Amino acid sequence: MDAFSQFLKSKGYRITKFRIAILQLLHSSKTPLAADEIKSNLDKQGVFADLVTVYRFLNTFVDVGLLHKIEFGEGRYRYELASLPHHHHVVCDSCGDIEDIQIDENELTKKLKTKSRFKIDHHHLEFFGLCANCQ
Amino acid sequence: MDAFSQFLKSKGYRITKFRIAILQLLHSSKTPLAADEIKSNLDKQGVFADLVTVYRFLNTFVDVGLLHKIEFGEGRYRYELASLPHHHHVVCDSCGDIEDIQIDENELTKKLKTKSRFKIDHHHLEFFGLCANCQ
DNA sequence: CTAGATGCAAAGAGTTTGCACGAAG
DNA sequence: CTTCGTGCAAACTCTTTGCATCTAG
Repeated sequence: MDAFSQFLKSKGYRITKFRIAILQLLHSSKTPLAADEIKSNLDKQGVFADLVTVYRFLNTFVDVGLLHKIEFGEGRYRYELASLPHHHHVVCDSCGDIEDIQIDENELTKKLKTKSRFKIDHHHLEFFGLCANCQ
Repeated sequence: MDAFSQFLKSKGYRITKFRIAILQLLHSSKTPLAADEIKSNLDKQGVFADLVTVYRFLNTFVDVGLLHKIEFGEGRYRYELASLPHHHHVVCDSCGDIEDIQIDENELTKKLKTKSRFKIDHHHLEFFGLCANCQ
């Protein structure tokens, strides 16, 4: 049994072809994917899941912490595996290309504690600009 | 003539009661506002603008750089005056309260240049956690 | 078998567009 | 009076919900 099946089983979720396919897709994608992108990608593989099924999958697994739901000001959400090491994204304003980026944020969060009475739990940080090709 | 009227005039935009009212509202609000919040706030003042008019205002003035369009993962956008000093937001996960926060990001952006071949133009950074009351 | 997963249709929320009327300059 | 702004209706996109059917365990 592969890792995704094991994961589903260990969490008490049923193993279905759609779930395996979506998990594999997210695992192999180098960028976060939107719901409709997931659906059309599965379609190409001959795996025809309803868009609603994709959304239900995404919501369920965001809730249990397997996925991260992110947004880049596009008016829709994108999803990626939460198991990826903590990172942020750089989005090209021209072609939409997305790259991962890792940053040491210790200093940032340290400063925060002194500046706000909020108890900070998490943050959203995305960068926008032009990729190497579009410059 | 007040500052908002002067601004509109200087940019070649017509001065209308809705535009003045929305600009004043955004100016006096300590948090970014969503379109429907702007509408209902104007309603309370007895200024009855169509929601479409609010959206058209917002899009127009985001495009010319007077407003910033921001999002907190709510599935809708919020708007604030771009003339505010550069800052970020801390959002309470419990009550939704929003506070401004200012951070020195020089180090962050310096590091970025060495890490990515993107030419970074701007970024989105928001913090989430619990406010003093909700902790 | 039986609870959980899926498909289909429909509904919701937020936002945009078309077009005719109204008002600012 | 002419152009830009606005209202109303309708459309559009993304996402969620209800309910009947299907299937993994």
